[in-house]
Amino acid sequence: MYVTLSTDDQTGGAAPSISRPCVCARETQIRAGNYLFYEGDEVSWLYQVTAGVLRQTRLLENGRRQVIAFGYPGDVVGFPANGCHHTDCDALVDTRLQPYRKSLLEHPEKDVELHGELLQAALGEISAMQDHFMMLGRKSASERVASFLTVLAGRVGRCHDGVCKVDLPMRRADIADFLGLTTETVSRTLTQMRKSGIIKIENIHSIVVLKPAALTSLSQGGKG
Amino acid sequence: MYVTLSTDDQTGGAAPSISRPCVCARETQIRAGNYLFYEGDEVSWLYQVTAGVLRQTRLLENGRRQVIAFGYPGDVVGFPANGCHHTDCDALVDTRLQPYRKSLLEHPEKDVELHGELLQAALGEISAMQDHFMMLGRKSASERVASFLTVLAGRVGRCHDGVCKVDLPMRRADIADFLGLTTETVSRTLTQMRKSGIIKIENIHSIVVLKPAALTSLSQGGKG
DNA sequence: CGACAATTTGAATCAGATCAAGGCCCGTGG
DNA sequence: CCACGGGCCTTGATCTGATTCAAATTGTCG
Repeated sequence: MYVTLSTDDQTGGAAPSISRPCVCARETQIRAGNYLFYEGDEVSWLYQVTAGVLRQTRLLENGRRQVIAFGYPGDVVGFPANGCHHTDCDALVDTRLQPYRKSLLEHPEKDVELHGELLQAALGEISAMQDHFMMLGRKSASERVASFLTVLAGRVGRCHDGVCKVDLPMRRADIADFLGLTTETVSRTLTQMRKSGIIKIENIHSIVVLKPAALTSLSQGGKG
Repeated sequence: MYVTLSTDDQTGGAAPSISRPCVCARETQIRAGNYLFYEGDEVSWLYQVTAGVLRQTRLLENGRRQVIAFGYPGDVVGFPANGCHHTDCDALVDTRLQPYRKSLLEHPEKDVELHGELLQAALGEISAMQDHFMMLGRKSASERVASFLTVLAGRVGRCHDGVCKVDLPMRRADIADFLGLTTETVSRTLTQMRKSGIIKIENIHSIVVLKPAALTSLSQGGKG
């Protein structure tokens, strides 16, 4: 999951699910805190998340970290480059995964339809990442946090009566490393949104969006 | 071209060229300043740059702009998402392009080999963009500019006697919008590098890297 | 309950943005 | 050939949003 807020994308943000499970492998599971793969590992499988949340990270020598993406249901992780994984990937909560052999990507003739769906997932990833550049390069802290919550609410929010409950299984530091901020700034920004009545912080890992429109406005540079 | 400085990537940075020209279309040309496609256009072709430089940009409502990538020889531009282009793309200088039909991507059976090469280009793009995230999210201004020059020197620098001449066909504002900075900051950073003897600014569109090692060190957080 | 980790809050600092000139380059036209 | 004009680019001064450093607080789990 990247923070993409294309104004023309009114699909609600749900990632399309690949229609047909791979014939080769049964759905698998990974426990919270365990790693699915590490940077440098040879790629043998791609995975589509069916339930739970993954975290993909990349480390710089000096300890600086970037959370590249979170993997929510519908997302595909593990696209290879030079045959290798380029991020670490672990599970934030217990997560279920549908594996697809890498060879499906490389040998289209084996299953043209599934190959096409994986390819579409890769192309969608490119587009989403382009949007995310805009955020990292050009948005303020409150715009970033608001964008993040908006996208999350659209993807996995439980909405009724005009409010929208969103779980945040990741730590504040993960959000910060995803948005290019510090934990303190993320925390302050959330506090400010709470004080202005846009969100309610039920507990550290669960917030409620009270004013979705105000949040969207904030995410696009409005005063809130 | 993204700013990717994987420590383990010692290929020198040259993007691999797709081996075989498409049977369907002859190499084409676009003049400096002209647009190859616009955001929202339906994708009919992908293009591999064979000479020249492209610029891919994305605009936010309020005028903020992000340069998504520059297209240097070897790079492939135009990957579709939902059938559409998601950036504007124009030429910074006269540029030659090898077009590939979009259908090559979608119908692997038409030419398995070319399809595979386009797919590899897409996967490489994902990996390169992940590296670029690190830069936009976690690097300082001087690290960004140094990284940019280092990558450019590796890709298209004319090196001899330990120095490396690099053309900068884009304006300072393009570099700024690519790196998530302002033109003033880019300019100041270059001036500082000049004063510390790391680069020479021959003219606005041409710099010489006098101390490549120092530049690399700067790009990774060294004091320079 | 107690201890440690994560989060929040506060104060001070700083990197980069913003605002404002000034200089350079280059094409145009007298 | 040179004066003029308009983009860029550079430089300077100031401002500010976010980071940094430092507690205080809350939450978690044995």
